[in-house]
Amino acid sequence: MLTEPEAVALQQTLRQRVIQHDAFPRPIRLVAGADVEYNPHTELIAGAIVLLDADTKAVVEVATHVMPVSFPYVPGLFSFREMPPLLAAYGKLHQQPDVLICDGHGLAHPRRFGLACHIGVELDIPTIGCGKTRLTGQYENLAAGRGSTAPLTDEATGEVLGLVVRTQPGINPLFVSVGHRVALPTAAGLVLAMSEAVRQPETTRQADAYARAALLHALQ
DNA sequence: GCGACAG
DNA sequence: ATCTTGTCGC
Repeated sequence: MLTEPEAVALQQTLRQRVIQHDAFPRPIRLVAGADVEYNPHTELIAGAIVLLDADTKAVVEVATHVMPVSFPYVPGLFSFREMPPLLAAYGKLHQQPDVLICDGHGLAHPRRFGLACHIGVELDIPTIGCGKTRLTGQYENLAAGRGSTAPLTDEATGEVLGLVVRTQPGINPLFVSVGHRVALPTAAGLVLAMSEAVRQPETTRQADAYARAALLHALQ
């Protein structure tokens, strides 16, 4: 296992590989969701990657992987905990998604290299960061309607880190940021499209359910 | 020194 | 992440 300073150093190196513009074939047909579940008693962690048809949102393929956790939860070093089971699950897929929506931030990270960036760079696939709560950055209140957005910025530099997106009227917004090879407006649009009647993208909801099921199955 | 802190 | 029912509000 990497030490925390080593993990930070690796982030500083890999962050330079992040591509912030759209660099993937169109149209998007398969959208993937990734999520992880953890059991503190067994210290097992389960990762799930789910492939959905972009238009019908039907589940096309699911891959999961359960293993012992190998890194503590440290805000800012989240990917070192969640990536191992997600990479293992990804390797079991028989088809590749056009884009992967991650349950966690991308560039909206203290060192601009959250989970979505790390997975994206590691696999060199298009990824989007989609967190439920803020990790870093500031934003103004956004309108209550579905589709309302507000920029998430670093007050000190004025840098835009992501977009706060309201996917359901009056419901807490999501924090969307670039992962790899997907531009921010594209990312926000896809997250909104995948969240027609629910707060979180259908991809994340499905991945969450399958990760939970895989973990329960492993616990027997 | 104090508060904040993805899942 | 997870422990967890009813209850407040539109």
